Amino acid sequence: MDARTLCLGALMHGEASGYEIRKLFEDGPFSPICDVSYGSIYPALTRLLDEEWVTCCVAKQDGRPDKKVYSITPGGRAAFLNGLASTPAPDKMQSEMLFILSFGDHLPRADVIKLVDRYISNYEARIAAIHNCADDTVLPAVRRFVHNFGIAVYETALDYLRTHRADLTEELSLARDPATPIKNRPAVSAGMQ
Amino acid sequence: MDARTLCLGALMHGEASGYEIRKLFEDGPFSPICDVSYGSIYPALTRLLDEEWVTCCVAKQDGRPDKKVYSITPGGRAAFLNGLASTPAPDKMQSEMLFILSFGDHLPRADVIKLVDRYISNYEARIAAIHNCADDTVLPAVRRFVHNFGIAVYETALDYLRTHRADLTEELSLARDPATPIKNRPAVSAGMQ
DNA sequence: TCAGTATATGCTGGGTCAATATACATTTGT
DNA sequence: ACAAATGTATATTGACCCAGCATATACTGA
Repeated sequence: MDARTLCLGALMHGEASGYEIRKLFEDGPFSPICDVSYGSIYPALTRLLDEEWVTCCVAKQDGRPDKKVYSITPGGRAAFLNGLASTPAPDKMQSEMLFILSFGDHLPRADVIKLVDRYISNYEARIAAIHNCADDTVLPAVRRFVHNFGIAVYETALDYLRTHRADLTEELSLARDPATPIKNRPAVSAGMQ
Repeated sequence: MDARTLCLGALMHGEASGYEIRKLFEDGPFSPICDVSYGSIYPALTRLLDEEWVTCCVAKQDGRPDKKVYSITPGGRAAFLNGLASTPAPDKMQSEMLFILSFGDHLPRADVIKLVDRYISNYEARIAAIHNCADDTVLPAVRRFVHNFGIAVYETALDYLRTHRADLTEELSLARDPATPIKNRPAVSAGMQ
């Protein structure tokens, strides 16, 4: 999903600065289903300005850098909704945790357990955040649909982890513990995580 | 997750060509949890060759381009497992479908329904594929854990969609149908989907 | 004084996607 | 039955996009 589209989507809910758009994707209603970074939001907004799909007015603030508040134009709305008509890509899920876990039989047992535990608290936090960002205002049907989809999926994940953590630790304790990794081995370079 | 790491992970299961590695992420056991494209696999393999974490031998084939079969070296294994020790990023889920759906009250009703239906068959296919790629050989505990995690999550998603499709269509039919989009509006440029 | 919040920008490395090339295998059209 | 089109297996590359980080400023609270 293109950064420009995502920005337009955010602006459909009202005017916002680049910073605020980021927050919408970080904590807001979009957070469970997509993400964009500053590095693409700001260039996207500039391009949208050129295309006249957004307007911008600078709000002077004392001390802090000027806040540039963007609003979507009627043309922008039309283009956005028109763009949504194209067939979307299927959902994609990326899980470094599971990737690592799938090599768990080559890793020290303790590490695997720790990883699962980190994984669990990770999901707990995520779910709390989703619940937390629930509007007090009544959401339109579609928004509720999306919101609850997220909750259902994330809670299943958490449930699964909690339920099967025991299985995993038990089965691992039956297997041979792989040697603790030797220190000062040639490590994978910093960029490689 | 770095392309080099992903390639090493694939090669942990045995030697493979770039093409075959891609297939592992497209259909294979990794498919529910991560992805890499050709455009990053091939450069990654070349770099891994430099670093001597993989070796390559060219398998001549009649007619077709040579197949370069890569194998992981002991150094590569060590580096890979060592790299896994770093704390992984939290899971990320990307759903263009849900993003679009969340603007459903601005879209023609028929489009929304069609979208949900496409979404459903999408998940059906995905789940079938996951089940399909189940090895007949007995998986180690960790691999089963990951495999079943994927199934649990994907099936919850599908269930949710099936169960709430009706709610959605019902509620939408009560609301005003937004005007059918006017043809030849300025469309969002090709790159924008 | 140190950390956190609010705000914007630019760079770099790495990533996706689509085009390109080759050659066999299979299906479809007439 | 033969030609044409599509599909599979394989590798490469270039254009554009994006995430992540560093950087800059200045307030607020600990």
